[in-house]
Amino acid sequence: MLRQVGENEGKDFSAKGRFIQAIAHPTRIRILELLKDGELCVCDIFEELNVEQANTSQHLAILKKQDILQSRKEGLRVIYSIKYPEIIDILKTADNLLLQQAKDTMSTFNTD
Amino acid sequence: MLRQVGENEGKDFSAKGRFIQAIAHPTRIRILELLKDGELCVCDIFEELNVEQANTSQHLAILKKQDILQSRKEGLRVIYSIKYPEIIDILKTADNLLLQQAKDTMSTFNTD
DNA sequence: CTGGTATATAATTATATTAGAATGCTTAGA
DNA sequence: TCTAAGCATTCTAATATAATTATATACCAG
Repeated sequence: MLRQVGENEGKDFSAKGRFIQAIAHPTRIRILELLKDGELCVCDIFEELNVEQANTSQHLAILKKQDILQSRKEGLRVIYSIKYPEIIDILKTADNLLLQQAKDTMSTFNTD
Repeated sequence: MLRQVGENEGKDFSAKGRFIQAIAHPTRIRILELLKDGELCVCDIFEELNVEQANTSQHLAILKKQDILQSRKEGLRVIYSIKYPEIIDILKTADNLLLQQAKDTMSTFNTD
């Protein structure tokens, strides 16, 4: 309690905070990686991920709320796709960084 | 309970999941943005951020554990710096994406 | 060794996020 | 209209993460 909110501090969660938070979950990352190759319906996504349909919907909703995904209906199905492809760049950069980290760890025999 | 861990599913949190999780907090994002201009000691960081020293240390520890930051001692001080500058690219890409989102929202008068 | 400063860690409590179950909504077709 | 399919939403219990407070460690000066 008694949280001091200085004038230099953005309320609580910055837009960027919320945005990154939105992708900071393994299931959601996997969803994004599935969708990077094109659009998919919920039925395909949750079967591919092997998680409950309801849970998949929840994660999709989080991503959509952050305007990362878009959706359209096609009969009974709801088809999701990536709205801003830059999100894939972020994941790709993360991959590269992790790869580099792994290499560095190898080469220095740093067993932490 | 009874969580099925299929063979196609990485245990729990993937490396990427843990990595993104590590930066998915407003305070940690602000730390990274402070450090993008150069190294700083803990004392400078927590005063700049206006959060408790202990809390700052905790966030720094999370970032260091993910090998995103590095530190060295200089007398009593501990100086932190960014180890993999690509992390800044990620934040920059996020910024661009958010900016684009904002523009799109403007131009469509989408008041959600 | 003593005291003081900078940082880290631990313990506690508060808060947020998650998965799953149950249910609701919408659409298509009989 | 009735039923089933596909998806979304709500609620709840479990779990995870966060901030606070208190304490510990490391280092330096005297």
